[in-house]
Amino acid sequence: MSTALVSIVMRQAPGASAATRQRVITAAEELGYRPDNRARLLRSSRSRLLGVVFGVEHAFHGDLVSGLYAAADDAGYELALSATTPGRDERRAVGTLLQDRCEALILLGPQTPTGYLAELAQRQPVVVLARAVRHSSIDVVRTADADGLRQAVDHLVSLGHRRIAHIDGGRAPGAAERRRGYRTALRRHGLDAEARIVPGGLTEEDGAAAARRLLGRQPPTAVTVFNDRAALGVLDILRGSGLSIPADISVVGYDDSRIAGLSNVNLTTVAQDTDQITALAVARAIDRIDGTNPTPRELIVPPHLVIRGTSGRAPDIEPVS
Amino acid sequence: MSTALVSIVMRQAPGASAATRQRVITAAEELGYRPDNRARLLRSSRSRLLGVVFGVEHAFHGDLVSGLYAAADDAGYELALSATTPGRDERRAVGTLLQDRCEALILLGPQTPTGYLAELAQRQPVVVLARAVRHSSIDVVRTADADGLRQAVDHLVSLGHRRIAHIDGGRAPGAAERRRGYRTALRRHGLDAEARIVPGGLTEEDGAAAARRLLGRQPPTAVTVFNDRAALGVLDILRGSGLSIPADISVVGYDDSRIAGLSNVNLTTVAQDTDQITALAVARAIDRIDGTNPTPRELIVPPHLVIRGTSGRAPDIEPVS
DNA sequence: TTGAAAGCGCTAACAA
DNA sequence: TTGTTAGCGCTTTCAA
Repeated sequence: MSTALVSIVMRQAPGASAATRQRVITAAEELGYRPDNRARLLRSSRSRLLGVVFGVEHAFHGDLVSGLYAAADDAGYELALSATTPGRDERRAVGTLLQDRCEALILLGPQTPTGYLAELAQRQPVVVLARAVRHSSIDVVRTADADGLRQAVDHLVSLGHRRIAHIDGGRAPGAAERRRGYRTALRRHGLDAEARIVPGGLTEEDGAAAARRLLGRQPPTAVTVFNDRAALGVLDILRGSGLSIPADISVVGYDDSRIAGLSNVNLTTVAQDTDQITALAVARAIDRIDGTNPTPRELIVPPHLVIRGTSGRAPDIEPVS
Repeated sequence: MSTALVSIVMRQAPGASAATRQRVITAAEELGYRPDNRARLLRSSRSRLLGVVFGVEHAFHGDLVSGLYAAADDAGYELALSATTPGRDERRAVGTLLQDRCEALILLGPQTPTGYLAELAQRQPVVVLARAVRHSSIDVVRTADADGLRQAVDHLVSLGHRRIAHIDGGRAPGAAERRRGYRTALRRHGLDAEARIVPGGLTEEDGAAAARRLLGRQPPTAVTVFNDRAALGVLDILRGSGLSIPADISVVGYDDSRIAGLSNVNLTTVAQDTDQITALAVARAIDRIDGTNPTPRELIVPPHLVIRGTSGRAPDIEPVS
């Protein structure tokens, strides 16, 4: 039994009889043999490895990693994960990936300056997710955040709402574009005069604080919120003050996080299409590796509205004049 | 310039003159040369790799991974990360690590049956974190959850509270032990009669629902909650119903999650000592690898109370008789 | 269908 | 201090 033959069987490559195949497999099982990935990668010039840098504290990155695993799997690639933590910066994380001879780098919401990313991109394809980076050598895949808010506003307007407020995300990534999307959408419906943006943030408490402010005078009949977490805070305050949702006021979140789908939250929200983002990211990386489509570009994925129980017809507070 | 010499320089091993060292380093920089990890690992019989399996959806695992990186770094080991996702089970995650020839496996809150873990443990050391597994060949490092609740109750009693309720975590991991810790602590203070356990859960909404129930009749002056997320829901409901915290009612959470520390939440909570858990896990793994301390065991790390703004003196509702 | 032999990029032992 | 040589466990080519 030659090693070459075993190799053929273990790789499920053609060129071995069914009998030998069986023999090898049972023997391997008995011995607890597993091919050594290091040696395999070393020998084959390709590593078929996609390096992924993600932030351990970002829940959303978890969703992206999930999608990346699936997409890479379908394409016959493996993922090498490297996390950034409070004590481990992006350069370190990238460094280990480089040593592992990843054929492309997929960076989730990188914080490093564009210059460094560009430098990296000279050695192997770099695909950036969830951050807008403008550089001629870097691929970007991100959500059309402005469009997400347009969809939310359109939905609310179609339900008869006119006084629609927006609780924003301050300086969080994506907040500016979502704010812009909200403004543009209102304008398109001729509701400029009704636009009301309340400073918010990313957390439940930020949302709660903004909601309290909102209730002060002439509350809106609907509110779009920067993200689901903040929307949760908003819901608690509104309900706590005796309002019924969505009869009295509608609320739309952003992210379609796990929490939004829970039956007792049941939040209407804008879903980032993580499946598509990750599929595109992997496809893009592989295209670049293969040289199929060598010019880097920015791919913008439209989000979609998930309509659940916190949005409904506008109350008849002010009859249409 | 021989390859061996370059190897010596790149590994920072002794046996090269300062001049050559400099020469090699500059040349490497110019060429963008990086040693190939695969080849290095292949050649040296050791991989110095610790395999870590974590769940992409568990925020707490993020904290543990952070700590593991730091601990491994100090010990001169590297981490190989492999995530479980909704579409990628533990066996898959473990499989890739095995192929990478990790010298030990560190599993965060594994769900697989003990039998499978035991099987794994025959090939290399297995250290389980954040789950109680009882098996003679597996190391376990976990928090003394019962003690955490004892500390919380002791703290509240020392502030004069007597009517202390507990909102539990149902069947979540750790919930049973926390419940037990609560009961035992009350008993020790002679407060058995005051014990009141309200069914809760892991989420904000679970906490909120439990809090509403709590307010029904004769509310307690303090409440311990299964985790911080649920505690957040509790806080919102209590505040929403006009109670002032901690003047009217004290709240203690569990986990010391990022959110607990935010200035506008400022939650008193029980902190799992992730630094120590991860340090012990890495130390244990290395001990087993080296054969220094070959008998597997269970290490139980005491949590500690982080006193913030949601706990205070008991209100003078009932003067001490 | 199977086996023999070369070599991936590195490290370790030894020789110069 | 430097260079030479062998070989880690696999894949690949080519010959049997």
